[in-house]
Amino acid sequence: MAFDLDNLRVFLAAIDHGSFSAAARALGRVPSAVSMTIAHLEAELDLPLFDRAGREPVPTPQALALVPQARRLAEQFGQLNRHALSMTQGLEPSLVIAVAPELVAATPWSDALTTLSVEFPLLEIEVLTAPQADALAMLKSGRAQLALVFERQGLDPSEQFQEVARETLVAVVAASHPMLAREASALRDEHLIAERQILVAGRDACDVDKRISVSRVQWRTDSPVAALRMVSAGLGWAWLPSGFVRAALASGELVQIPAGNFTTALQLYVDVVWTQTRPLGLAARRFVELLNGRSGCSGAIASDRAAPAAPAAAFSAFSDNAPDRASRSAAPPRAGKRRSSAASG
Amino acid sequence: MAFDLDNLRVFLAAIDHGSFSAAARALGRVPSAVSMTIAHLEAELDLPLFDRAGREPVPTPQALALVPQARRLAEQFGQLNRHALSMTQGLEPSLVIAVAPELVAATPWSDALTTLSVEFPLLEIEVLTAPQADALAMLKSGRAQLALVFERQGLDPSEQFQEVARETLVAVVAASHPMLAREASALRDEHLIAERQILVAGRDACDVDKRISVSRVQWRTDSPVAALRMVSAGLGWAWLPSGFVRAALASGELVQIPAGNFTTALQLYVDVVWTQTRPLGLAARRFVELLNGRSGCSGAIASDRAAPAAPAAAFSAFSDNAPDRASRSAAPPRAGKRRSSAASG
DNA sequence: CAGAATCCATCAGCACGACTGATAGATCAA
DNA sequence: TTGATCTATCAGTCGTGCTGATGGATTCTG
Repeated sequence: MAFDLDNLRVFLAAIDHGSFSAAARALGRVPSAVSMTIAHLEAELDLPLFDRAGREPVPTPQALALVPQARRLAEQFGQLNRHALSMTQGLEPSLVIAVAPELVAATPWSDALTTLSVEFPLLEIEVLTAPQADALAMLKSGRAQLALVFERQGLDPSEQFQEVARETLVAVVAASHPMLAREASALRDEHLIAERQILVAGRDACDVDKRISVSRVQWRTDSPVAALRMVSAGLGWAWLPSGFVRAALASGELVQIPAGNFTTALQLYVDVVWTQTRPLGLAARRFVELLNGRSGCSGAIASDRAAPAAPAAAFSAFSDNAPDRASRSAAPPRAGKRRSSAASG
Repeated sequence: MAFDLDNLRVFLAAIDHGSFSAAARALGRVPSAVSMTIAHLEAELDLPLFDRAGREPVPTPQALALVPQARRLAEQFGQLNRHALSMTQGLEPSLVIAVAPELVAATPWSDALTTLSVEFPLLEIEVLTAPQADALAMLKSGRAQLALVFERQGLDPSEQFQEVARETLVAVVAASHPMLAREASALRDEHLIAERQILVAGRDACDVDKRISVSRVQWRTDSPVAALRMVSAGLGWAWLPSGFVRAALASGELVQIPAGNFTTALQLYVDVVWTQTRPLGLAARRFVELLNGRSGCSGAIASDRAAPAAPAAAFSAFSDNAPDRASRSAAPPRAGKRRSSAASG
């Protein structure tokens, strides 16, 4: 009763086009249909929506007060239908992304999500931070569809991946750490091995990258923020993402370990990983594409206006016809909006 | 095409009741109707919404992903219709309230607005601060429906008002002001008249309350915040709302002027005023009622759960029937939802 | 394991509601 | 005034969506 989706569309068309006839043309109906619809609506609501004193009906203040909400509703209906439609094309009900904690602040995944939220406004997205091993476990269990982690040595055959960024790890210590005083200019491997290393890793001891694991004594944490604290406190040295420690280096609180015979900055690739057993949904594929399309470590995904156009073409159906005052001339209403299907005969 | 308001309701009912039959009972339809509606919807979207493997259909993940938005839409449709309905009962398209600047922080108008926003979720409300005279001018011009001002002496015959609160004005000066040193214990009228008074008032000089206008030299501002600054700077003394200067008094920055032969604290009534020429709308009447019902200066309008019940009864129509798993037994579907009206014969 | 109960899908049939197309009255611009 | 364009009204028609009955399938109960 009262406002219906049909009613609503007719009402809005009448408001937008300024006359029932124009609205009828835009809707592909005959003017009398619009007139009757509005009249019925007014009768049901017992509320005058248009003032028919002049030649063209002018909306009453009450009608105008209803317009914003009505417009919102029409738009949301369009959204719902677009969402449902894109689900038929493989859009997943929700997208879960596991991100390695070191990468949370670094890689431009958030920009990709911004684009995604525009293209799929109703898609639910969950971003979980999990250490490398946990993230991959979530992938395997199906808890997450995508994982954003550092490159791995041993690849599970069921895993697919794509390199999407590069992240520089630098070896840092507190400026006040005694090891710096001991070997003033350059530290060699053998020195570092003896020092305590702070390691960002998951709970299970295995599965740490060989290139990263250096020292004999290692303290672990799953949080890079905690690692930063520990290094600042002089508890040891650590590999940390360059972007993450930039501020601490600039303030002089931390220093990069002077290079001896070992590389003091390590370039690691960042991969999006997914499992082959579960095919990626539409949004996941798009996410990978967005990450991959323009990488560059520090979040320089241009919010290019043209980029969404191509994939968004899939959602052109259900596009509400834009109000168009100019289309008065041509286009006589097509006879019959009915579709003949499932007829009783 | 695709999701319609009818579709939506059937879909949600099926989700909520766990079976098509139960949904049909809740909707007052026959089960086959629900079954067909859902089937049509699935065909149109080309998206399976229910898995019919077992006896009762179980919603697919895709269907569940659509539910939140669908529910929101149904709810908003209800809101729109309730709003349209209450407009037939005199709800104004928008409510504009002019508040005297001294009262912005004091009287419990904001609590009343909170209640109002619950009872009329779609009502647009505008709160403008304007000095007494301006507020009343806005009333007269129709720019505002209600004004919240201090009591006035001369009442325009077209004005109606209702006392809704009491506000205490205290006479304050900066603690460092020389007038305090001069007459240590008590200041008399004749002393104050010679001092500069900071007055909160509109642009036009007339129309200032006699009881407030004391000194011969008066500086004016339309902002009580500015007045507070000026008094703090030692530029003069002022009448200011007690709640407004409480912090300044507590910190010792300002002091209440010691009473001599004149009252140092002035109780003024706060009135809601409206003009008789334009009848008040539903929301405006309710607002006055809310302000009046429980006054007390410091915003003690209980957010009583029962209070909105009576006026809200007007909006019981269009209430979406709550999901009700227990209503399996009785209520066979009424034959025919059609209404016979405007038949062609 | 059989019978009862409940559920869903399908089908034919019907009916109301919405659209069409034509007409008449009203309004504004030349 | 004429011409163009607007809205309201009316009868007629078409189709969507409902009803009611039937059959197959599943679960529960004794």
